[in-house]
Amino acid sequence: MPELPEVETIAQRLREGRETHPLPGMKILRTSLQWPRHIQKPSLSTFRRRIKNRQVVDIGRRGKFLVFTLDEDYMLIHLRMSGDLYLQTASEPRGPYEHTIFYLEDDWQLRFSDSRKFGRIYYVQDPEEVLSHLGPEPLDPEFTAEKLTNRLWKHRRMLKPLLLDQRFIAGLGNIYVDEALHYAGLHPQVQSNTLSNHQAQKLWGGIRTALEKGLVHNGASIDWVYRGGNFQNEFRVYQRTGEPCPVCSTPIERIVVGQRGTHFCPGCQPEKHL
DNA sequence: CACGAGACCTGTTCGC
DNA sequence: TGCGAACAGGTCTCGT
Repeated sequence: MPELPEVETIAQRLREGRETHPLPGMKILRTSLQWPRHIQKPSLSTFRRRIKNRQVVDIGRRGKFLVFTLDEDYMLIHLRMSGDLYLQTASEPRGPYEHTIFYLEDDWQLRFSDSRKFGRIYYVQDPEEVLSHLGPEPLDPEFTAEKLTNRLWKHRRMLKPLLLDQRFIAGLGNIYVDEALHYAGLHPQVQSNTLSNHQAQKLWGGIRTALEKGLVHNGASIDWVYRGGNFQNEFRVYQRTGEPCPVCSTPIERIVVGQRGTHFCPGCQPEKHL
């Protein structure tokens, strides 16, 4: 689920809060930790002790991580596959997967719903303890087409798994990689070091286009996990196996690359380039 | 260094 | 209808 646009949307919503109650400024009074493995760092008891009475100052994003700046220290949350994070009041009904809940002032609660329990929470003094391995932010103005090109040429890997690698570039997941490669007209199994300058340029543009469209639509909502975005209606190839390509009408194909379902248009994204 | 398999979890959808 | 298999937006670790 949550890739860069979805995580960014969630961060925005938490910053704004509900009905003129932004999360920044609220204090965490206590926590309910029904799935202890959510807490990755430090130990459960230390986490419980240190998070108590911290005030949220701001909520940001780096890659797919939510970064909570507290009045002391930082809390980072990774939603992995099925996580969602939202503000509710004590009177609103509990969802079945809200394994971790932060109790705030005035009956507000920050609820971490996570049916597959893959999500992770970190409490650290320095966010870099968790984020240091991440590659560049794809929408950072500093991240130019030239920078991407140089990084692509440093590796000899297929584009699909390389773009999913958070050390190479941060924030892309299965949806946005498939969409970006289609915008760029590149086959997912092309080797990164064989791209021409022009092709690398197009890949840079494809990544930006896919992410920016995702952001405009507040991310994608798929399956039973609804988060209010509607980018799924704009998918060109993701989960559109057999449907005609919106550009050339060739039926979209699904293959498995690096153990991930991969959707592409054989017409727009040929394996061999001219 | 690059890649595949398996693990971590649970819910939904597919195929017989 | 029923039941097991396959599949799912992510990432880590291990073996080749």
